[in-house]
Amino acid sequence: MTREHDADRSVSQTVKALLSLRDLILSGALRPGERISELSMVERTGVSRTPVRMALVRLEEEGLIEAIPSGGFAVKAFTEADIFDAIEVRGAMEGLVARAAAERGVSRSALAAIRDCLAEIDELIEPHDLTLDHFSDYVRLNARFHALLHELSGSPVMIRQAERAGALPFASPSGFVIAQSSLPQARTILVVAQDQHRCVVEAIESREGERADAIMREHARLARRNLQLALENQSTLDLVAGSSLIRRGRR
Amino acid sequence: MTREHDADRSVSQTVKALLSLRDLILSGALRPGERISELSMVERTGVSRTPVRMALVRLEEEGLIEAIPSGGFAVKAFTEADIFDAIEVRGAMEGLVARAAAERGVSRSALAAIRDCLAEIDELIEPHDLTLDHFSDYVRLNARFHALLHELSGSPVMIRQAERAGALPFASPSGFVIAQSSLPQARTILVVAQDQHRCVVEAIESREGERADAIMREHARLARRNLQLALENQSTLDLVAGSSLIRRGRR
DNA sequence: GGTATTCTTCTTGTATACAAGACCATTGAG
DNA sequence: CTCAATGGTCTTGTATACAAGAAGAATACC
Repeated sequence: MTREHDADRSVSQTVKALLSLRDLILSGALRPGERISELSMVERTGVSRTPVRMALVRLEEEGLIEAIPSGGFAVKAFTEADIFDAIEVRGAMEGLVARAAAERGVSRSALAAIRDCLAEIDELIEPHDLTLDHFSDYVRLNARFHALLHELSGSPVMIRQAERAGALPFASPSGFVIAQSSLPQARTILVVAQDQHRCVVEAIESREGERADAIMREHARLARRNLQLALENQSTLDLVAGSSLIRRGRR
Repeated sequence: MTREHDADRSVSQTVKALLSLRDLILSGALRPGERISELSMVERTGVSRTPVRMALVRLEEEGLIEAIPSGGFAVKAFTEADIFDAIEVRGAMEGLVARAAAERGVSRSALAAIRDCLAEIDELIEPHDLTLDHFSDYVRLNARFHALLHELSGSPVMIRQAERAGALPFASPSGFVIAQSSLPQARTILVVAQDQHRCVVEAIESREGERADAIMREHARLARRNLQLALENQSTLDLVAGSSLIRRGRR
């Protein structure tokens, strides 16, 4: 493989292109609805057209971009309704995952792992004067918690589908993380969410499938309400992950 | 674009490759676990490596094949547990879709369309001496019913996710279609399923979200039971759509 | 002056060339 | 006879060349 101007030579060109493009879209460098020219992506990513094209196909499957009838791709534009629906989908999937974990039982080691994660989150949100750094750490830990939850199901099919349900960045738990500067009650939100995290783990441990399911659905409803709040506070919108994709107002 | 030995010149090479490969996998021409050589696919499909590669990437996202660490792709092998899980995922997604349709309300035209579909199925399964042809027609109509149901939700995000949930061929409604030669009660199964179809439409019409959700979950449980039956009857296995992908017995 | 048309340019879809790594077999040594 | 090393072949990942189509601009015609 030809490697000339290659910063990180351990990763394939396709992966590099995929990461670059995803970042360009999520960061808002490419506006929703904007057509993605392959050549310009070649310039921006430093890889050739072939891997760029691969990445585009993957991103289309992922749902971040869509094929244009006349050829090529454009950044998908999501409405607020789309975001809320994505959260609901995620809620349904995570409810199913939690139920499966509860009904089928989980290994001691998997349970220990997710309990560790719970403890880490507890520790993180314990102080009352949270900074923006705390929040970005929380996003990471929260994502880990949800990934571990998916794995508790023990079903590759469910894990895959649950992860796909979170493909829309808004559906991800980070969707409801709002900077405390705008919303002083942000920590409270995190505390409530963490409560639900704890409850679902307990429900799984005591084999209460129905309850585990209900908790995760409620968890999604919480995320929905919080995102709604953020969207109403125009000023905080930019702090919501992936907000660059939301086409608001008209249309 | 270079078009020499092109039978159907209206369709792009990539689509042709995608359809060919999917068919090769689902028909069992490529065994589960088997490595897919790009060159051999070039021979079999008559298109060049580039579109073949595109199709491979798409099929990987779709979940029918998986990347090999050392490079290339292999046909994914599914266990029976995978299939059952896929059906459960589909049940959860269709429950959500039905609930959304009920809670949000549907247009008169959409309702008319799905009622038409219901009527067509009624007509098809009315005679008591169903042949194999009836069954394959049923598979088509049934798929249409489920697609129409998804659309009733009115949510592009949910539609997309629901369709993706059926990516595994076993999760599809056709999964429980069993030839009447082996299972004389096959028609009964279809009648029961159709009853559920009718009930969910009624529930949606009368805005009973909870009930619509429950019906679709039960519908999935029915599919699960029927597939179980088919799997127990070794002889009928070959008649289950996509059965070539199921790795049974050992492992 | 406005509209239709043609020409140019750009962009994508496809094919192919090339190089790096993987797999396999053969061969040589212990 | 067994095991390891080495060579060759095959396969994939990447880059690039080429042709068909689309978008846009300039021009000619009404």
